[in-house]
Amino acid sequence: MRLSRSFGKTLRQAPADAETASHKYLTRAGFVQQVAAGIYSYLPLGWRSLTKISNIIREEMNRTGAQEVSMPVVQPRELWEQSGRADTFQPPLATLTDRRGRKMIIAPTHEETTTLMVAANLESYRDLPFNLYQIQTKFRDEARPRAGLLRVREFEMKDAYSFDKDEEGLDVSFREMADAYRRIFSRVGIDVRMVEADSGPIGGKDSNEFVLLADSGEDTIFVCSDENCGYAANAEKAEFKKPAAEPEEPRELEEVHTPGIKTIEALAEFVGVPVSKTVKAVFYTPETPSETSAGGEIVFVSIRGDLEVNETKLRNSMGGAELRFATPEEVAAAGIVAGSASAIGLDDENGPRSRARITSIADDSLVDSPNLVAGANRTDYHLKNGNYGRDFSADVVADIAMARAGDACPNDCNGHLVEHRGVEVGHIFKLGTRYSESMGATFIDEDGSEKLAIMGCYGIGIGRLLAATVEANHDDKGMILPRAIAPYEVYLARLNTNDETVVTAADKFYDELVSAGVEVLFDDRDEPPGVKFNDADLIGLPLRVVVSARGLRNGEIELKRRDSDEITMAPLSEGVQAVKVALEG
RNA sequence: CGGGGAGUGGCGCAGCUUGGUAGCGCGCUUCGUUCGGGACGAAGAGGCCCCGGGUUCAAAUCCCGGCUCCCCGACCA
Repeated sequence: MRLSRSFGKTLRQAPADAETASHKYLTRAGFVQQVAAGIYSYLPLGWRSLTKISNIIREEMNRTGAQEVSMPVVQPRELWEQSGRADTFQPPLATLTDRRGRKMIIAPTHEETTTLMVAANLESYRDLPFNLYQIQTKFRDEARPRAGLLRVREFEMKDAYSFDKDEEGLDVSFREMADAYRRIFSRVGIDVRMVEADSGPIGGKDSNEFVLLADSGEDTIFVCSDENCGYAANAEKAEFKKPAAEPEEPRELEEVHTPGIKTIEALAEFVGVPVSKTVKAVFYTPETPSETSAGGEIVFVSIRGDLEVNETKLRNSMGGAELRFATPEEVAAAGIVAGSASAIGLDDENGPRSRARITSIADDSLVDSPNLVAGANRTDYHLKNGNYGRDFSADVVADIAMARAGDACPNDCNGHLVEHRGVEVGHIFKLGTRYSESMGATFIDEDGSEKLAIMGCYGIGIGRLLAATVEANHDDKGMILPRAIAPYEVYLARLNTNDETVVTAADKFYDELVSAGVEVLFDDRDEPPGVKFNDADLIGLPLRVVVSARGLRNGEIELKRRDSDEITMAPLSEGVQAVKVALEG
């Protein structure tokens, strides 16, 4: 492609709205144009990159035997009522009404339509397993799109759905997809890690995210410092070995006067114990109060003073209930003394349980920690030597603690958790039978019984992958694109446009490269050298080739890889070969 | 949804406090010069000043209402 004919222009200055590197460079290089918040057009260069990513994904999906389909973006809302997600999907479904008054939605994902398609075509266990995928537009009306293409509302996504006759089959399909994803990201040319993730209320037992490490990423992930261990998980999921408490003989419960002491730090200092010997109490309220409670329901969470609550783990320990912090009024109404509250005495005659419905949850660290300092449930008093089992208990004991950098790895290794920021570019998880049940995807098994198909689903955000790649691969001049997803492989710059021999030689060389199958962006514009070099750096194609009067005096062209400062010369007569070698670099 | 910021040629900005001809840099057009890291000269084109209402002889500027975009947080199958 001749740059003089290529649609789209580079910008010297990025729009003021762009803050992240990928947003700035993709806009300045003329890859994308913002249309509305979180909604973008792709210009030719950007679309070529996106197409390359799509094709890599397509090849690797096909290699696993997955079959490509295409499903509608606009769907009847009834379909979502059938799956039960019409009112529960977050963010809320974008809806529209057609001319007959029928309610339609704009699809944020395609479990419903896939399962519908399968329900009509699946009859026997002999039909299984299979995997259907598509590369399709999705729309999610996010509360807050941000960071250019990293978090958008409308986006291209590869979504795949596997169907198996049993859990063992699902395990195989799941592993196949994980392997395919590793190949995809490796071919794209980026370092993506698979990490354990929370599967959420509807997920099955396994869920993994594929995360590209980048400081601008929204995700926090923890990776074990021991490379042989390999443990990696996102912050919602990450487990760790909690420092064990010194074994002690349980001592007598003892009340202490603690005037004005409200925080764990102050309490620990006042009593003269480390914070890990204290109990912290935190209060939540179910977002949708259960019918039995008539409001006023409190989730009373106890956790060791040195730990923080992980709300995802907490939610899971309660079967996926939506929780929010309780307001001070709600806490007070339950008879809980904020600042001096604890699970000790919850069930006393006039204790909180007598006034409000309370679910008590304790972090498992409390069970083995003896002689803890906790609130006395009356202002300015705390209790020493509280012991789980003897002095208090909980309805649920679970790991509900937030991992932090430096915590010990949960595996049997000597590593500790190292914190990274990252961008989630892929997510795979085991769905189970939730959709096959609601949409009726069943088959007759070998023994003649009707069974539900076991599903998995697997997504890759394509535009986000491009943006994340730029986040991880750029310098202060522009993008440094991996060859596999660069819109072209070579930026051929023709300098000295006033010199007939240069023009002729460059045109001829361009034709040679194209004939040899090299993808070339030919800067044939009548612009000064500085403009061409800067645009070459900005667009970030892997190899820059210069044809100039200076080089031609020796019959040479100049080659420079975008990821290196080294400039090499090669005879023009062997230019095509030199370009191919340099690209392999 | 809470907090903060911003809307003026394609991009970046000034003008608004104190109302009176809409301005600068980049980019764009034409001609000439120049030709290895965003060149120079000359001459041009291009603006419902986010929208609606109000005040005024007169509104980019003052007042009221709304919309949009960005950032932080909440949220993110």
